[in-house]
Amino acid sequence: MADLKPAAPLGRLLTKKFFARSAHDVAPDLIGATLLVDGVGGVIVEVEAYHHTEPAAHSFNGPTPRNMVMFGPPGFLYVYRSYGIHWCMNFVCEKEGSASAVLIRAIEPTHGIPAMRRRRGMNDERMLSSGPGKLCEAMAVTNKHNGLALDAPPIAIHARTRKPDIVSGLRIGITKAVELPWRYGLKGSKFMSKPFPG
DNA sequence: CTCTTGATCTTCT
DNA sequence: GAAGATCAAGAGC
Repeated sequence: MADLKPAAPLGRLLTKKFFARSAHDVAPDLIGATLLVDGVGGVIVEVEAYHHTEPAAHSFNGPTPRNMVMFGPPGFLYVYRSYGIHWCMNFVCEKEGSASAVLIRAIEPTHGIPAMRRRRGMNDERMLSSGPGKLCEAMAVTNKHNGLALDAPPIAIHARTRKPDIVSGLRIGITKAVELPWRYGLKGSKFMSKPFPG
């Protein structure tokens, strides 16, 4: 069980400008990018887009203490508590007030795998960060990170160096607006929370 | 493999 | 009081 593996080539650091457009454009462009928190993380392989005009979004009913960051400017991190026990992370997109974001659902571990194993209490690489709650635990992301800039320490997001094959489909685990195909994944990745149909 | 359930925070009704 | 952008463990097939 080697902890070393070839890391993906890292492109330039993404800045807030990258997120200042529709979440439906940002989401597929994030597939293949490398997300690091305090140097620990990996390649983004699964995301979902949310927008305040559709009822599955946390921002649908207007600002609350929890979702306030979503209503702010793009390029910041929105972290929320899920089912009382997990943390989930989003990248705020578009523009101030549009309350749109991209939920990070899964990454392929490439950096700091021993730390992720320790935090998760598991050895199987496929189980370290193949889900929104799992990846936050693996990267030690909590409400303390809510509102942090995406282009400043401890967060670093490196652009992909090549455009990968991307698949899209229905979002997972929601009960409203289930028909919207706003989930994006890296084709063939074994590190997603669930495979895409087909 | 699938199905069920408990954990227990934030928001809405 | 109930539901939800979840996860892991256990039962059953």
